[in-house]
Amino acid sequence: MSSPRPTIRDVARLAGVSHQTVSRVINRSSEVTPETRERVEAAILELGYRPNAIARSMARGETRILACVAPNLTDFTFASIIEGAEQEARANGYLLLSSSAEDAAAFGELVEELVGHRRVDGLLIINPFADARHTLVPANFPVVFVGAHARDGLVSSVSLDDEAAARAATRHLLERGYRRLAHLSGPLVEDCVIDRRDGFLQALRESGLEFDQTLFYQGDWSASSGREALRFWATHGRLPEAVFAQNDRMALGVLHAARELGLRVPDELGVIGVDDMPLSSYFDPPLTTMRQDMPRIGREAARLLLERIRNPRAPVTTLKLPAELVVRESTRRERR
Amino acid sequence: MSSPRPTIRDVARLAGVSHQTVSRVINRSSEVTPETRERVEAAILELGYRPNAIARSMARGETRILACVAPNLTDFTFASIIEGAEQEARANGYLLLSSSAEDAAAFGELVEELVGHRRVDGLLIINPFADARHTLVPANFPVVFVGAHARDGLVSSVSLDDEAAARAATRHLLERGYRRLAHLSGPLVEDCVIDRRDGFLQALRESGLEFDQTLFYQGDWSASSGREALRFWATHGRLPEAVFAQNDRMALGVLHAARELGLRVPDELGVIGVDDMPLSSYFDPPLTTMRQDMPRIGREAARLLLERIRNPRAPVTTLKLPAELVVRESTRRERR
DNA sequence: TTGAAAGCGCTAACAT
DNA sequence: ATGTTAGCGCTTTCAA
Repeated sequence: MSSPRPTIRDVARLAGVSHQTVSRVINRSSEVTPETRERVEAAILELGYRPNAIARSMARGETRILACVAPNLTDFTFASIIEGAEQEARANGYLLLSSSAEDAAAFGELVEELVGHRRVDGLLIINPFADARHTLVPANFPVVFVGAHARDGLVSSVSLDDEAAARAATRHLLERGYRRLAHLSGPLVEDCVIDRRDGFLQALRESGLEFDQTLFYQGDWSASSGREALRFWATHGRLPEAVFAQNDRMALGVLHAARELGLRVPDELGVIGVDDMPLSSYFDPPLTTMRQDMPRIGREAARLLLERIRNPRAPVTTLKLPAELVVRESTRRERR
Repeated sequence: MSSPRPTIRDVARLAGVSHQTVSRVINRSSEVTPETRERVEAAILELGYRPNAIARSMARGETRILACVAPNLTDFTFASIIEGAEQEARANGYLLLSSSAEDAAAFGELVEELVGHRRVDGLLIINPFADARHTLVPANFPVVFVGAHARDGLVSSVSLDDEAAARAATRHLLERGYRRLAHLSGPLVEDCVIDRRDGFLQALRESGLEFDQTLFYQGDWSASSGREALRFWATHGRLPEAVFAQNDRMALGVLHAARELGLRVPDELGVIGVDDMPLSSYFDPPLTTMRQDMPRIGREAARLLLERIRNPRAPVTTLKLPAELVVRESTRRERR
């Protein structure tokens, strides 16, 4: 026989005040004398009262919940971003609801549920351009893109500075004396893929080198596509001296294929990736890579979203965070 | 100047019915004539009406949101469980709010927010015994444990059948002719660690073999602790013929150390892990392991939780799901 | 089958 | 500084 949860009115009755005064106390409104405050707090303690978040949402017209939608929750890059975003949200009194939507259809349903039904106050969208999903969000609803930038400049966004990261990676390969460079890209429909390719090409141009188009391979971010890339080049007699892979998973596939082909890394083949995924230092050989600070990307995105929620006329911000070169064993030490 | 969201009453006015009838329509209550239903649905469409989830929660006293708390969101095992749970929740009209709480203190705060403030209808707790966190949830609140079983039998739970998995892994090593087996465990405070150790010992016993206690090493699930384990055994002149690692990350550390020590896997050292983490087939050599179906664990857990929410007197269920042996190269040596 | 009334637990606006 | 009144948008209960 547990008694029903006490409400603000039960507290008020016990403390001998109006329920409004109780509301003032739990909302830290200052217009309350220390004595009444004490009486109310005593009553709250005695009854074990806790504010009901639903009722608050109802009265305030806001949920204090943010949502983050990613293509999936298991990819560690997405998971790390989400963890960073959650941390920032919680630090600001918000909860974060993270969901996965593989395609635009699933995304549409989710947005209908989250936004259409007013379950959340704002939305973080990881990889908004993977399909046309970004068009499915009602205009005027607080949104921040993660991992790609709004083309119309109307939505704030946070991502890696992809172009700079790719340029730095490519320069590193060149500095280590590799010349015939291959480019292993992600699906060309994603913005970051284009930016990374541009950064790569720019670095080559700056060094006065030509890019051999036969050394471009479009993968799908998976390790197996990385493996296929190197095997493809090997089969067609066009082995590169080094590979810039747009992510670590594909780079790992390249390392794997190199082992199978008997190519010694880093002497006969240099490999650099992007991300610094967990365990990349445990690959054979440990992988040189451009580290992304994913939790920070998540934090900044949540910060921008909260800013927007609090002030709908807050300026649109496009944030590009830097990557950091982490040199391990997959690129050689000796300069030629 | 966007007009305010239409409510149930706006729809009612337009359709010329009471707001209650509208409520009946959107709740698919059958007590409504086809004609009125049509009129109401037309009005809903015309106004672009969408039910407000908060108001519903308020009136119904339930949120249709589940929460899942894990030590972190980035570990792929947790993330996979969460993804499975989310899928099951959504299929049943619920949303899943996933959060991380590293220690009991953070967990306590989170539970206060989620449960104390009635933000969710039920709670999934991954690794409830990592610390004393499971004691922080109010009695009578719908909860399901994931990854460990309630000791008092009062809470439903879903996990891998750890003992059987460890036994199968150990038997596999024995069948491949390895004899001096080492056991690389996780932190001994976790239940699954004890169960896996027991399964390992039992398999040895069944084969009439003694376990050399010096070949037991307590790791912390990390690859580096796996590396340390093998180096420790090497330094003390007690190298095993094969290692049963309680997870793949530690097994990867063992593979790494073996490479450093010049030990050939699988000929001079067999290695088996648990999990079948992504890319474990890309390790060098590809890792033999006991595969867990994590998404299924998440789905079953969510299913049990929903059952409990719908019927508070539903029976307590303890579910142990089987692991599947995946043989790769790290144990593929000829039978002696 | 439909409608009217009450209320979920809180906050906001206004009055005292 | 505190209390009173009126909702927030919906569901539930009861009456017609």
